[in-house]
Amino acid sequence: MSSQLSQGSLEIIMNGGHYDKPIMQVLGSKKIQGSGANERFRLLVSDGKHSHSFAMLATQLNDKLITGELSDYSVVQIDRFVTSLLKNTGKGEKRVMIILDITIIKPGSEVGKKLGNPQTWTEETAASAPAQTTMQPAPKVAALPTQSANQVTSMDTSSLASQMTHPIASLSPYQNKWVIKARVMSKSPLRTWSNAKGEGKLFSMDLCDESGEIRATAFRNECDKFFDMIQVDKVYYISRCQLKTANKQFTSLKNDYEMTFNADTVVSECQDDASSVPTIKYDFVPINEIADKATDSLLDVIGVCRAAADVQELTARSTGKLLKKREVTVVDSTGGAVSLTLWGNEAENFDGSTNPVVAAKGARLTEFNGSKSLSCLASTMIRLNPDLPEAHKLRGWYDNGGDKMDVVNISARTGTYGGGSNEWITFSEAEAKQLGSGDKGDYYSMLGVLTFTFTDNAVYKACPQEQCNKKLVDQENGLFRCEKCNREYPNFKYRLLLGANVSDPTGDQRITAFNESAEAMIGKSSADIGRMFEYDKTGYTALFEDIKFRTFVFKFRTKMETYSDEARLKTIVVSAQPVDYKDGNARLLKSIKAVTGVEV
DNA sequence: CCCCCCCC
Repeated sequence: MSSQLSQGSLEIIMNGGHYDKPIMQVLGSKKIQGSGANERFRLLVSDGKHSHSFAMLATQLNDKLITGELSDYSVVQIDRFVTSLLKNTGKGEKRVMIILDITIIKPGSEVGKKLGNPQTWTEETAASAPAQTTMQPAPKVAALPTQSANQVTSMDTSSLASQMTHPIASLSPYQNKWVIKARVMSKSPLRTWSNAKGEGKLFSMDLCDESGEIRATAFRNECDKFFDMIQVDKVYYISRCQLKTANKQFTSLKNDYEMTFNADTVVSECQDDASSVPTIKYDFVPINEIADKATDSLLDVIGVCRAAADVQELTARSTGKLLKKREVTVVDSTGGAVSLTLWGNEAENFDGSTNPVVAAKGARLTEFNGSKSLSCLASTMIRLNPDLPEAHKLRGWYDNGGDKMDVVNISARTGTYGGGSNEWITFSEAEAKQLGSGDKGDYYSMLGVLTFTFTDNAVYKACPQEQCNKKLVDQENGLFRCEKCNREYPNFKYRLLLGANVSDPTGDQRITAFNESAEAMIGKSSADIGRMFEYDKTGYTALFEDIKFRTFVFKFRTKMETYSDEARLKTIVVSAQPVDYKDGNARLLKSIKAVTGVEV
């Protein structure tokens, strides 16, 4: 019975030797860390002669355990593995085996029992064998079979390359003597920061090898030292970094840790054959499953670009920065479609005319008024027509009728949730939907009447800087001071900030209209209104009397805010347009029909 | 030590 197992292979492997594709039995598994996509499992395996529990499953194989495919008593062939000697474990050195590829020869349900009578393999068992160290000189390594790509086989003069490397999956903060051989999947631009704690610069890179992936960040001095050297797609030997727990909010990489370069960090480019180090690792989510994922999570997705909108320019509300975006709709053979938003240069340079396959790693799932879409972050990797099996499959599918498939677009904005669509709702409906209670604020459109305007401070002298609209302090000496820019100006620009009440048949709402929307409502430029405020008070007052009781199609952004312990809705006019009564009547007829069921 | 990543 136990003869089908590779008896004695465990002993060889645990002593640092190699055994080609050993056949073992799984006797148990245990989760040792993490959760969700980042959990890691330890296996108890037996070769019929010995058993040991220092085998770890590379995270990309987790599914086999979770789905039950890799059940206890399964007989498996370990197609690919690496071993790593852990130090500082409290009990001296300990070798772990990381399983990279596995074939299930016989499922546990068919085997149903432990094969043979394996004895627990201990470090004492190992003591009888020649001692192995973590840092093996090249000749010794070269003497081993080269099944594992993580072993350097050539006689390299570089001191780093002459050592045995460690799989990324084995790195942890509890162990600092390691060298990894990793490919750079992506590299961020150099960025500076400045906050209460200080300022500095940094860049980060995402690294991978056969066993896993990890993010590394370099700060300040290390930026100067390594930024130019690190190039995407190249393979490097890296050692001596600090390891710390990764914040999952900012990375989709499957690793519980991330690395920080420090003064001791050594990086050298791998000059020999690195073709076995993978280029990039994806965990693609089928498009029809994206909507089930948590908002704000980072996902990998691949699809064919079915449509690409034009580049849109907009100004970021929070920073005043000018932004460029392009929405690309991607589809896959699941019949799902999702919008992927590209930013900046990526948005400008994108060409969707040839319907390229788009692969994104680490795109953020965002929700806007009930529909979900993906948005690229600075750390998102986008590749067009990548040389991946999934991409070739999609190409074939799309070019052979897939383009004509009916799709469900999870980013479609019509219908579902009154607010975000073009649908008009009432104040009482907005209240019933509790619009404004979320973190991000909600948008809705409605037909409303302007019933009152607060005219006293509707116009103010604002900072003349392009993106700064801060109210200036009159220094009474011909100069105006901007507290935000921290400087004085001889000039200013007029801007509007109009408080008003809007009513509809169901209620009323205090609203605020900033410059552009207030100009649209009044029908005059802020410069003209400012001049009237200074030199023609009667005309100024008349402007606001004129617009009182006028009806507009308003688009509002509303959000609950707290002022001195009191929560109230802050509702801002995104746009105010005159009513197109033909459209208004069509909407009215439609809602009459919806309410009464009568064709009108 | 960053962690901002935008808009409808």
